[in-house]
Order: sequence, then C-alpha cells, then structure tokens
Amino acid sequence: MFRGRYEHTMTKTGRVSIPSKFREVCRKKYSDETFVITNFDRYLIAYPMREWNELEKKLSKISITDSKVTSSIRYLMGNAVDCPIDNQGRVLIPQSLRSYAAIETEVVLVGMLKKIEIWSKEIWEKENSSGAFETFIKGREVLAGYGL
Amino acid sequence: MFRGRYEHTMTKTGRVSIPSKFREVCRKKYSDETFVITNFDRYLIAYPMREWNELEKKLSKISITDSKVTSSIRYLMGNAVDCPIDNQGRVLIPQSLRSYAAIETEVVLVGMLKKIEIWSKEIWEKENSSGAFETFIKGREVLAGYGL
DNA sequence: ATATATTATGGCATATAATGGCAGAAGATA
DNA sequence: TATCTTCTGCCATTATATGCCATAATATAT
Repeated sequence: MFRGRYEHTMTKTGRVSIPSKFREVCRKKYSDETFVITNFDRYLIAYPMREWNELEKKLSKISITDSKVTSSIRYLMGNAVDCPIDNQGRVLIPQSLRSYAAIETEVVLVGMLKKIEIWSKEIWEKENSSGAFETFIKGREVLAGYGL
Repeated sequence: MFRGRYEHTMTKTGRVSIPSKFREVCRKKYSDETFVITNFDRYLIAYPMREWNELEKKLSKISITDSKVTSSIRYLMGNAVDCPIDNQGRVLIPQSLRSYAAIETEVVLVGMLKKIEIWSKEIWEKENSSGAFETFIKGREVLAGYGL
C-alpha cells in the first residue's frame, strides 16, 4: 500500500520524481511501473495500471441512462493519461493536468493506500496544513461508524 | 506487549536506537522488525507492521466519496512512514516526522501495549509535569476508544 | 573479580535518491 | 519542408539514507 508524504520539485519540462518507496510498491505489489493519472478535485490522482483497470471494469457496468453519472465518467476518463516511470524514477505530468491542479514547481505526493495523490504544494498547504489534526479527529468519528 | 520508558539520544542523521526490550517484542510477538511511524498530536506513534496493516485493510474498504473520511485517511496515511530496524537496532526517523514532533536529540520512548510512543524529551517533560498530565489523559481517553 | 556478551551511540564510507542540465528524437505548426 | 515546441534518454551533482566498524557503558556469565 502507498503511504507517506513527500515534497518534490518538478522540472521545467514537467517531470516529477516518484518517491522510491512508492516505486517499490509498484515493483513488488503491482510488478508494473506505469501510472494512470487523472484530475480529481483540486489535485491529481495516480493509479497503478492494475487498480485503474479495476476501476474501469466497475465503471463499465454502470448504465448510461443517468446523464449525471455519464458526465462524471467522461470527466474521469477524458482526463486520464498513462504515465510510465522512466529510468530516473520520474513521470512526465502532461501540461493539461499540471495546469488543472495548478502545479508549478513544488509538488506534494501523498500515499493513499491503492493510489497516490499529487498536489500543488500551495494548494496542499491551504487545504491540509492548518487544523489538520482537528479535522482528522472529527473524521475519526466518522470512521468509527465503519467499525474502526 | 510494549511497556516501559526509555530515554535515548538521536544521532545527527536522525537515527534512534529502539530499546532492546521493544525489539524483543518485535521479534517474538510479531516476527518482524519494521515499524510504521506516524505523527499524532505532539508526538510520534510507532506501530509494528502487522498492527498497521490491519488498520490499512479496514481503511481500504471505505469508499472515497465521503470527503471527511478521505481527509482523515489522508492525514493518517500521509504521515505514516515505514521504518525498518537496522543491524544496530535503530530506525531512521524521517526529517518530516522529526520536525513535526520537535525532536532534536533527546528522545523518550514509551511502551504502550501494541504500539510505541516517541516524544521529544522537552515536550515530554512539559506535558507530563504536574497537572498537565491529568488534563491530557482525560482529553485522550476518548480517542483510546478508536484504537489509537 | 574477571571475562564475555549485549546495548547504545558515534563516525565514516558507500549507495541510493532527487533533481538540474543538456542534446537528440519526435511531434506539431506554419 | 522548415521551424518551433515538447518529449525523452542520459549524464552530473548534491543531499540523504544506509551499512559497517569502533567504542563505551552496562549487563551477564564463569
């Protein structure tokens, strides 16, 4: 599982180093070094190819009658790009995704179990720094409902 | 189970010796010498890998639609780092966690049943002197119910 | 008490990680 | 086709992590 948080800098050409611990998960758990990256809320999500495929399988079973669902799927799929890890352990994040997530140079990578989140550092700090512990505690109460 | 309190010093490179009694628990009870360390309020918590994995297994079943839950998971996972014990019986505590818990050189390690707490000695002394301790305990009793 | 083992910790050498720079390849645009 | 931009592979540099050996203090055994 992906865990931990790392702050990296993106090169001018849009390449970001994947933390070595994440690459290790890719090799050992997924035996594959390709991510599918898509935009989510105010950040990007990178799925190992296998996890992405499972997601696609689930989505393909949803009926297309609900137009709200359809456009959500279109959004998710339309922005998905596969990004292989190069020999230096980096991925190229396409321009479109960079501008979407307002990523300039400083990037925060967060391990989130089966996927990775990629944030612009600026947005990360706005949304996750102050009072993080307090929100965490509140969320814990919600988690308790799931039997945790 | 982990019990007892030890005062150790951290090296310049951020390595801390795990008390041998704790290592013995790791070997005998968990037959594994890797901790997952995460930050919690003003100190760090180290879980044996097996205990941590149980937590992750539960978390991975939760859907990502609830944003409050997501941010709790983000907090928990984003701060968790796996720290294997080296041949000299030490772990490297990453810079981010060190600065979070304000650990410079002197460290207090506390056995807490299934986990270990790691404190900066300075903060430990502040929080555990006289009346501060009682109020602290009351506030945290609630959390104990969540398995943390 | 003396010898031996274990523990905590410092120091250093080496390996690995992160990342900047550059050049050629590939692709887009005029 | 010529030109410009973006992509991609490779090398270089720096910082950090890691492995190993040494030492000192404490504990354990003979």
